[in-house]
Amino acid sequence: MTENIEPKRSLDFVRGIITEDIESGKWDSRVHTRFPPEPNGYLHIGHAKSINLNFSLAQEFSGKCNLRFDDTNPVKEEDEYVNSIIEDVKWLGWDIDDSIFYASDYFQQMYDYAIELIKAGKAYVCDLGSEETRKYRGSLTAPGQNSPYRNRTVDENLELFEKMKNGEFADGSKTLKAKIDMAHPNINMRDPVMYRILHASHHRSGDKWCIYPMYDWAHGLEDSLEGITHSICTLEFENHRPLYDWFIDQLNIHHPQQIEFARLNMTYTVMSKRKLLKLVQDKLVNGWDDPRMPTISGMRRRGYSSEAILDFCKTIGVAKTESTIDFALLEHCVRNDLNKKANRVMGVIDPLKVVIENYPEDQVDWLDAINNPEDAEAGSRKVPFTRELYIERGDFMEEPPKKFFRLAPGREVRLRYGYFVTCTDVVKNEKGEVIELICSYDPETRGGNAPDGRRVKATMHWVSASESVLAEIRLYNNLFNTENPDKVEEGQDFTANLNSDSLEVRINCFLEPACKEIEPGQTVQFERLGYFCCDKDSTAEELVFNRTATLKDTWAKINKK
RNA sequence: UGGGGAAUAGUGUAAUGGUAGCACAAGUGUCUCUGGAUCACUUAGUCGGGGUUCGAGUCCCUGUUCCCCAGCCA
Repeated sequence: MTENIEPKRSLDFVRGIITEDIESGKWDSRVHTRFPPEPNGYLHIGHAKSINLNFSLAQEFSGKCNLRFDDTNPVKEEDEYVNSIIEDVKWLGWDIDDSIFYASDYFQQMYDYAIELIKAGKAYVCDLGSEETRKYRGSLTAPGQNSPYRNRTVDENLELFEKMKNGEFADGSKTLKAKIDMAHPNINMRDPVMYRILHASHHRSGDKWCIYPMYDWAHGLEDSLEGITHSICTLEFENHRPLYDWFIDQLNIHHPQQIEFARLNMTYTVMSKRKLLKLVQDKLVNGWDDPRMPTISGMRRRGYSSEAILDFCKTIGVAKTESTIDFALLEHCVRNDLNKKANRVMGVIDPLKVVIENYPEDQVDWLDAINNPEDAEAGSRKVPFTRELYIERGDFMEEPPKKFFRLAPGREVRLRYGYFVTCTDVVKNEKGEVIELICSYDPETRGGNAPDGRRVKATMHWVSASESVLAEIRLYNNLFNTENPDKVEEGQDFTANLNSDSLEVRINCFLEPACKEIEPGQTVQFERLGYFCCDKDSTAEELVFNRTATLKDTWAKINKK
C-alpha cells in the first residue's frame, strides 16, 4: 500500500459538520442533501454554487442529492421553469434521472400533518386579513397581540379548515396559523401562517387544491419526508430555523439539520430572480439565455463550460461571511478550462484588406496550422493563403508608438502559419482613412520561419479574402457599468447602471474555412482575440459567434497607460 | 431601541493555542510562430481596546462596523 502524501485538504465548515455527523453515527452516518428551487425563474450562477455544493457533498460522502421543486405557490410557478431547471442541472453534470421530486406531491401529507397540529391545539383558523395580520404581528421591537380567533375550539378549527380546503371561502379571507407566541422576539414565531387560500391552478396538481402551504410550513416537512440529513440553504433562512424545528418537533418526525451559508454575489451583475425577471420582461436583454445574463443558460450560450463553472464553485468555497466575488475569477476559470480544450482558428473581426503585391493572383496555398498547442491530440488543419487577405485593423498603425510591435509602414511581421510580410504602402480614402495595405511577402518564409534566422517581433492572425466564411460576431461586455449595480442614486433602480455597450454586434467578419465545421454550442479560440461560441442563430449563409471571453491582452494594458 | 448572523492582503478563502498559507487581481521579469499559455519573482492581511498564556487570527471581556427578519413570497 502506498502512502498517500497528498496534503490534507482543509474542510469548509459544511464538510466539517458532515464529517462529525458521520463519525458520531448520526442518521446512521447517512448523507442526503437536496437542491430545492422554486420554479419561478431560470437558474443563475448563484444557484450553481448551491447545486454543485449539494451534489458534490452527496458524491464525496457516498450519499444522495435530490432535486426538489418547491412548488407551493401556483401563481408564480410555471412548467417552462421546471424544464429549464432540469436542463441546467443536467448540463452542470449531475445525474438526476432518479431523483426529481416535487413539493406538490406532498400536499396531502402536509394537510394531514396540519390536522394533527389542529387536533393538538397547535394551529387555528384565523379570519384576520393580511393587513390586520400585519398589525397584530407587532414590530421588530414591540410584541404582537393575539388574534381574536386564536382560541377557537379544535372542532371549529377542524371544520373551518376543511371548508377552506373545499373552496368554500374566498382568497385571503382565512388562513391557518400555528399557535406559538405572539410576543416571541423572533418575528417568524409569532403565529406564522401555514396555509393561505388560493383559487389558482397549479402546474402539477391543477385545481385539486385551493389552499396552499406557506414555505415556512412546507419546507421543513419536505426535507423531513425525503429523509434529508443536511438541509443546506442560504443565510437569510437562519431566522426561520427555529420555526422549522418547532413544526418538526410538534409532529415528532425525522429532523434534518439545516446549515446556512452565504449566497454568491458577483461584481458587475445582479443575482436576484426578481431583477433578472425584470431584465427579461422589460426586454433589457434578449431573454433568460442572453449571454450577458448570469443565468446558467446564458453562460452556456456564451460558451462557458460546466467544468469551468464547477471549478469556479470549488474555488470560491463555502462560508458564512457575506462576500462578493470578483467577476475576473469566473473569467479566469473559464479561460483556464477553454485554454486546454478549445481548438484554435483564425478570424478577423475588424477587417483591413491587405494585398500581397508579389504574390500570384490566382494562387491558393494551403498551409498547415496546429489546432491546439495545449493538446497534441487535437491535430492540425489547412488554412488557405492568397494574394488578398484581411488582418485586424488594430494590428496596423501608421505611426506606431514605441511598444507597438505589430504592422506599420516598412515593418516586417509574421502572418501566423504563413509568411513574413512587409508593409510597403498604405492606401487611404478621401477622408484620409486607411482602407488597404500593400505588402510584400518573402517566399522563403513559408510556414513562418526565415531560413536566414531573421526574427520578427509580432505574429498576427489573418484570413484569406477569397477563401473565407462570413460571420456575425457578438461581443459581450459587462451588463452593468458598476461593480455593485444595486448602488444607485435616490429614486433610481439597478437598471440605471446598465452598460449601454454590453453588446456590440459586428457583421461582415471573416473566418477561415475550417470554421464551417463548427457546430452551435461549440467554443473555439479565435487566435489572439478570445474564445467564441457558435450560436444557435447561425444559418447556412452566415455563422454567428458569441464572444465568451477575451484573451488576456498585455498590449491593451500598455496602451491604456 | 427586539432577535438572528458575520468580521483574515484590493477580492475571495485556509490556518481548530505553536512559522499567517493558497487562488484571483495588481506589478516585475523569463520564454514564445497567439502581446495567449508557461515559468520565476514582488506588493499586500488577522476590525479596535483590554485580558489569559511561554505563545492568541484562534480562548475570555469589551467596544465598533456590516448583513438578515415585521409577505396570506421563497
